[in-house]
Amino acid sequence: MYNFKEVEKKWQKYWENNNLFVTKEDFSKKKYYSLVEFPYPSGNGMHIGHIKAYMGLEVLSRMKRMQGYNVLFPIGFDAFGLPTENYAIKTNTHPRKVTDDNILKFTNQLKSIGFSFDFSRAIDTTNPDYYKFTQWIFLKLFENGLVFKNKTYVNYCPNCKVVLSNEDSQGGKCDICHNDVIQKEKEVWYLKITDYADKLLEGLNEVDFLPQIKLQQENWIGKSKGAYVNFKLKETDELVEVYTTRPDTLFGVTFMVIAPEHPLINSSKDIIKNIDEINNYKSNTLKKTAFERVEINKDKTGVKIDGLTAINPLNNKEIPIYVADYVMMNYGTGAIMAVPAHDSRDYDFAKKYNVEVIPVIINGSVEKTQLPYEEDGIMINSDFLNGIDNKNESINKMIEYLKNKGIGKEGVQYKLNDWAFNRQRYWGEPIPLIHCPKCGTVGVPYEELPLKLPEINDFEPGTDGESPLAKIDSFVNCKCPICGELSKRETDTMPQWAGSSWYYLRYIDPFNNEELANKDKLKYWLPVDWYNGGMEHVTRHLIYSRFWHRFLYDIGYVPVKEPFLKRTAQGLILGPDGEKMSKSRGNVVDPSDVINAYGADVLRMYILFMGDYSLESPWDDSSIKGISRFLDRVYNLKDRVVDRKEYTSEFEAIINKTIKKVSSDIENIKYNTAISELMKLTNEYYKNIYITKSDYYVLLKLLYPFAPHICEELNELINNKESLVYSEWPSYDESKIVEDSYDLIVQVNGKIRGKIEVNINISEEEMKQIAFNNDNVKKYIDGKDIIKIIVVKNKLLNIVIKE
RNA sequence: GCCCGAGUGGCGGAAUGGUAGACGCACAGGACUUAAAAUCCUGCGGGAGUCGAAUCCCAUGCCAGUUCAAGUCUGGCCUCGGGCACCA
Repeated sequence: MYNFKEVEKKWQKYWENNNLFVTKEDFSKKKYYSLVEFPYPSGNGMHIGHIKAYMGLEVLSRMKRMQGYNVLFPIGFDAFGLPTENYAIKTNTHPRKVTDDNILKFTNQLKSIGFSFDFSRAIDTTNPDYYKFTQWIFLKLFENGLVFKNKTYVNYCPNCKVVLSNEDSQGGKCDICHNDVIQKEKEVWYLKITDYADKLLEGLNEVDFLPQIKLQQENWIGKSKGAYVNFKLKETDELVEVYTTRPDTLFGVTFMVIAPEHPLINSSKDIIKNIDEINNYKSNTLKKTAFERVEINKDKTGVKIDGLTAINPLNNKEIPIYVADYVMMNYGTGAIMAVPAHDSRDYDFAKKYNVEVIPVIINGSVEKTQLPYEEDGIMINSDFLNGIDNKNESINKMIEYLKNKGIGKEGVQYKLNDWAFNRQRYWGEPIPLIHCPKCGTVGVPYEELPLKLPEINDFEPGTDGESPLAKIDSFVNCKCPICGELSKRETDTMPQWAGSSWYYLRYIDPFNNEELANKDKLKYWLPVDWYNGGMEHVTRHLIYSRFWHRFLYDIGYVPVKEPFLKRTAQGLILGPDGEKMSKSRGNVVDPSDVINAYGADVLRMYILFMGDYSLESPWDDSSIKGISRFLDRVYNLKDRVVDRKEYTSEFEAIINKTIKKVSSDIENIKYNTAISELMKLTNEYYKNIYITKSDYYVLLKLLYPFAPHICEELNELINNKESLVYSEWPSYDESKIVEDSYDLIVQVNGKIRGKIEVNINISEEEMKQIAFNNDNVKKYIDGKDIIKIIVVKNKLLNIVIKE
């Protein structure tokens, strides 16, 4: 029994007073950069999930320091954002104060768990010294043509009164308040992330991300190959371009569909006879939430355009044009060629509106197959493609044909959309742009950065989605930096994801006032060796930060293409009821309760012991006792220590084995089995009345990354002068791991019929002899024909008999 | 609908194609104790067998298959969790 409260406080103070986790610039040493996703400092304090997210690399970092690496393991705060602002409005407190309070709370909590972060480098994205460079990067993007403004239909949350990016409105719900998102026509700043779609895709080949992370990014970018095809109109000279991934089905096109927002409607409004009906349909569509519109099970709706007819460029057949909301303006060209025989959506629509269906691919016989069928088969009804049974061949042939005739070309499309980059709120980085009546939109001069948020008292957004900054005349009115004309500042702020898109660069040189980070330092520390975070950020933060990084690489400010060499994700900790933790369910576990009852070491270890780090698993209050008991057992072992330098001989094998297994388990995200190995070693030690100091010391070192407080304490108790922080990680001797005997498994036809302890050195012949002499084995093989004998060295022998 | 991940004792979970259930929890028995807690030791998938054992059968969501050997590989289902979602 030991007083964990005192002991933990004592060592936390010791580490801090001696600056043991402050990373030093020593470029001669090999570096290791471990990064965890910095938290949003919410008023609720730390969630148990944060601790799991950080513990993985906490253990790794502590081990790496002992292995002689110069380790950078920083932490910071992603502090701009709506929850803070909403709380500030509600309680009439300045968001600066709310943020500072929350950061302090988080910092204390992190320290109470014993994390070995370098707090001296802590970043706060809302600090002007920091967002100076967030704005700097924005200006670089602007200079390089990657920032543009567009009046378009955007995701808009009426509750939060802000425009949302696609990433922030997944599932048609606002990511902040979870209310329905609507489509609103608005002027919006975009970052041209789509220019980087291919680079982001190719970059994935250079990095070691968990497969599901790579996959989710690939799917989010959503590259598809196909063709653009121009359709003439019968009534006007206008061309309508469609995008298709299956140009080979062009002979099966029986109608065309355009999105309600398609410009053709307006440009041909004088010829369209039922223009009122169509405009009516359009406005009904825009009223719908994104979610209503894409609800898959609902009936397809649409209106036939009376007065416009498209012509299939392959056979000059006239086909009707419909407006329907199942076609989206923001993908492809906003117009499709409909092939109802081979696309289920087109098929549903054709059935409802009685449009002709022409099959062009058959698989087996037409009669037997139910329309629509999308599988591969043989081309029919398709002129020069007839008889081809290979999808790629028919597609290539068609594209060739389209190119030759000048009616189409091959092309690619991405699901990725440009990043809607402005928010109409106070608590964010001001966008450093100025609108000059003469010069247009110009950047704030670099020397004027940071463009600071004005001090105001009224944080409420305007009624029609207008930023609170728009109300501050002293902020808005300025002179054009080029011509001196009276101008107005942009009043929108950046989205929350801006600050987090480059924070890992700032950790490398957090106090540099001249540049985002010194080039030599960047060269030494980059790339991040291992980055751990949540799966929920894979399609947002991880995409955004890779984009910014790749841009900075392209303009020569960072030395490597990809910022993160390796990326992993922890699984969720579920509530004791096996459900996701949530306040409404009342199944939330408060980390400070656990620390008070059992101590930080127990909390740290239990979180890692629960199960596979990458998978979710439920919290179980009674299982914590196992860890608590284990640490008590380790503590009580101190009374059995005798002052001898070498390992106890009967422990040599298991000690070497444990060193090997724990080291590799930590590298392979297998913390749960690493801990079980340490338990096994401890159980083994209990079989002796005495253990040597070396036996004990090696256990303390291996356990230290998981439970550093108790290990430091015990290390001191056995009279070691040096703290464990930079002590040498134990090495193992492979030859000592091999034991001199093992249980030979004897199988007959794959079933175990004998276990015989044998010497490690026996030959194959001896193995066989021993197996055949075993009484139980004899029962099964006597009088039987032996077909063959499989021998696995040092393990088993399988006798295959004819039954 | 598509794409991932998971399904193993009472529970959390272990198992480079080679002894299924490591380690921990819970439970049971024993030691210590006036007693309890704590601690230490032992047992612990189901069934048959037996004084005890040896030993045997069944068992990793279901059904097939590959293999000398399958929790692990292949194909087809079922259930749960997650992601995307009318992406042309």
